[in-house]
This record gives sequence, C-alpha cells and structure tokens, in this order.
Amino acid sequence: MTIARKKGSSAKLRSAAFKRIRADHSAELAEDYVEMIADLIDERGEARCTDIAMRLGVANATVVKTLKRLQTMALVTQEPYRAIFLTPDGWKMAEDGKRKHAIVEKFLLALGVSQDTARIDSEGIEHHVSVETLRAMGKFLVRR
Amino acid sequence: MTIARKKGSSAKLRSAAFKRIRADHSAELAEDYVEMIADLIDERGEARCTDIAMRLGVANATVVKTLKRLQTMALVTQEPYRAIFLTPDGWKMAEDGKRKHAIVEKFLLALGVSQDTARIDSEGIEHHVSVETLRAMGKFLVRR
DNA sequence: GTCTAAGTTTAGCATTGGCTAAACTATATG
DNA sequence: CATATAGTTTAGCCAATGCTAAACTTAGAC
Repeated sequence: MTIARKKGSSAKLRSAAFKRIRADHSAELAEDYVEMIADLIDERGEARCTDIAMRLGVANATVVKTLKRLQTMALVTQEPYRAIFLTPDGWKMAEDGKRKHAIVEKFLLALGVSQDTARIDSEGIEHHVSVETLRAMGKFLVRR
Repeated sequence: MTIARKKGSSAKLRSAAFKRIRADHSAELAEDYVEMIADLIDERGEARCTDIAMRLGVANATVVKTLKRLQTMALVTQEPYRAIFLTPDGWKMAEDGKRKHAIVEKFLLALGVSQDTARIDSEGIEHHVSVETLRAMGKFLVRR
C-alpha cells in the first residue's frame, strides 16, 4: 500500500488555496450584510430586517439570526425592534467591500461583459480576489 | 411605518445575484472534489481518501462524508475500503471545471499577477464566473 | 385611546461541512 | 501465515445558514 511518492510540500501549498476559500466563505456573508446595511442607511436613513431579507432573497428569521452573529463580531449594533446600525469596524468593512466591488465590476465591464453579468459575477468574485489581483485589475482599468 | 418607496423589481434583480452565490457554494465543493479525484486518477491511477483529505486540507472523516453525498449525486462510485472512481457525469464535471480553471488562471497570469496568487485566486474565482465572463477572458487571452 | 397591520423575534427543524476518537479492513513484511 | 501499520469507516459532536410557524412590538389609522 505504500507506493512511495515524492510530492513534498506541494500538498501543503495546494491545500492552502482551499483553506483560504473556506475562510473566505465565512467572511463573505458578513461582508455582504454589512455592505447592504451601509447602502440602506445611505439610501433611506435606516436599515431594517425586511429590506435586507428582501434584497438578499432570504427569510426574515435568517436575517435576524445572522445579525446576532454580526453583533458578536462587533460589526453592527441594534436594540430590539429597532433599526440596525454599523459600528466603526462595520463601516470600514462596508467601505472596503464597496471599493473592492466597484473595481471588480468596472473591470468586468471593461473586459466587455454585459451590465447584468458584471453585476452578478462581481458579487461572487469580489470575495475571492486578493489584493494583488485587485491591483492588477486597477492597473488594467487605468492604462487599457 | 410605510415610507412608500418605489423600488419595483430591482430588489428581485438584486437578490438574484445572492441566490446564485448560495447555489454556487453548494456546487463548488462537489466540483473541487471531482476535479481533484480526476487529477489523482490521472497522476497515479487511483484516488484515495487520504490524498484528497491532504490536498484539500481537511480531515479524513470529512472526505468520507462528502463522498457519500457525491455518490447520491451520481458523480462518484466507490466500494467499501476501495479506491474512488468517477461516473461519466463526474468526468464531465471534472473536465468542465478544469477547462474553466485553466482559463481563469491563465487570464490572471496575463493580467500580470504572480504564479502563486494566480493559482490561489483562480481556485476561488472559477466557481463564480459565468459563461459570458469566461468567454471574455478567453478573448482577452487570444488578442491581447 | 384602541385596534390592526406591518415588522421583529423566538422556537424548532434540516442540511452542509467541519472536527476527534474509536472501530474496522487490507496488505506488506517478517 | 501472523501481525503491525496504513488507510477507511462510523459515531457523535459543533457551528453556520437556511426554512416555517407562532408570538410579540410598534406605530399608523380610526
């Protein structure tokens, strides 16, 4: 059963990518919520459960549960039956996310993709883009 | 409490992106497993739990559990204590995934990103790229 | 001021994807 | 052939993310 094979550290390197993806996934929901709350506050002065649920396409109760987690992560604050607010950390995350999102979306448009696709794909891609790749996209936008 | 606002179908459109992301996520693990199994079979003639676990960076038991799900999805076949095989559907998914992966990775490299980053980011991005975007990347590679 | 509709929360459930520890099987080696 | 080791499986746990249904608040309308 031992077929002696030399793969050395490549396995570890390989697994790193997947580990990052798993980490990304748990972070990405938080980012989506926080960005959306920031948008809602900007647009209409307050963020409410129902609006978040509608925009995300999930049930109300799901939003409530997730918000609890975001509270323990010190990203949002909320009192029972009241609107939702962002902490300073929450605002920072929202702004970082929006900046990232904007670059990815513009980049896709510059690449020749349609508006709708750019919007949908950028939503998925933004969470998996490293700083290096983001910078490369930025450069492409400038000097294309 | 009713602040009468006109948003029409934009909410539905918006939520579509998030719905696709959630769908992507459940599909993406399957794709990763299947691709990896295909690689292992190509490289060394057989795919075994331990190798998959090592490359993905998860525990053995996790792999076993996921493989059960993949069996019910008719992507892999396996007999107790034996190696893992792909069904025709499994091979197809593996090949599609690898093709997609290759394009994204080459694209990132062409964009000027380092090898390591290209490998890691492409692993995350490939599952969120629509056919349209993939095609745009392909075009970019050809006529850059 | 009451009442009702809209919004929020709680309770309870399912699934997915992780883990460890312990039991089991197969095989390579002595 | 017996056994030790490497690999596989089972059992049982946890956290995250989704759902529905029922209970509870708030606030607008009468």
